[in-house]
Amino acid sequence: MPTLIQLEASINSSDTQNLENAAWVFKALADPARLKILQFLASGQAGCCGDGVCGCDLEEVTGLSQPTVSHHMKCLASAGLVTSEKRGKWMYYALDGRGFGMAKALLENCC
Amino acid sequence: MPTLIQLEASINSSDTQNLENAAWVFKALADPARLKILQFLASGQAGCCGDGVCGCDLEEVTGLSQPTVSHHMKCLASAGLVTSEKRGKWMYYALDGRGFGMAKALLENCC
DNA sequence: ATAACATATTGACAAACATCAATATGATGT
DNA sequence: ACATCATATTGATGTTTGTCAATATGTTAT
Repeated sequence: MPTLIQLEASINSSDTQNLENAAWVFKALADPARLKILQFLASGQAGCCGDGVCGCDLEEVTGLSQPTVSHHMKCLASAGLVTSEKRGKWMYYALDGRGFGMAKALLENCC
Repeated sequence: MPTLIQLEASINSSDTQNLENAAWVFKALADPARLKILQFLASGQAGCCGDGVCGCDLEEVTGLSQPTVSHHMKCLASAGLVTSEKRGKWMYYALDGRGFGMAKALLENCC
């Protein structure tokens, strides 16, 4: 699993290591449940825990178990697609432009 | 495996089936060997078989076996990321804007 | 027809992945 | 301290995936 810093250095390079890093971001995007989560975060709908979207919101959105949601969020965060911040009991999630920027940049280079 | 027509109808929808279709495109992008192939196609470098890039070029570019390259190209074609055309013995590959357009559109909606 | 070559398909296998149940960790309020 | 609640981790399981060897298909040239 690459670090976010490694990911950010990986645009515009066809170095093997960097292609693995870029693939990591697309892998995070390559699951319907995770896409649903991202679209929900993008929708701006309010969650159940006040200001922001927390884990239990995403259990409801996806219909998946709590451990599975937790795993998906780790995956998205490791790809720079979401940020996570703990406030009290809750973990709040939001979109992270870094991962999206990387994915878009690679697509732009190709086509 | 969705058809290309189903894929094209899948932008801007959070319908479960459509998210699976969108995930299909990202899944095709989520492999270093396939990204290397796409970058080579985007580079415009000439292949060994005259005008265009054929399968054996991609064996050389990736260092993978012929069956593995064939499998990867089926994957990319099924996601609308490459076109394939048989001319004589050779199969010529080129970038297909449809898959890239779908991927970009979904990313734009999110971020 | 036959040989040579490019690509496709099949079968097999190890690695990675999505998922959940069970349990652990950590925070809040009584 | 204790109970409660949100999240994280562990362990297990079935599925998917990337890869190659072996073989099949199809095209070109002799």
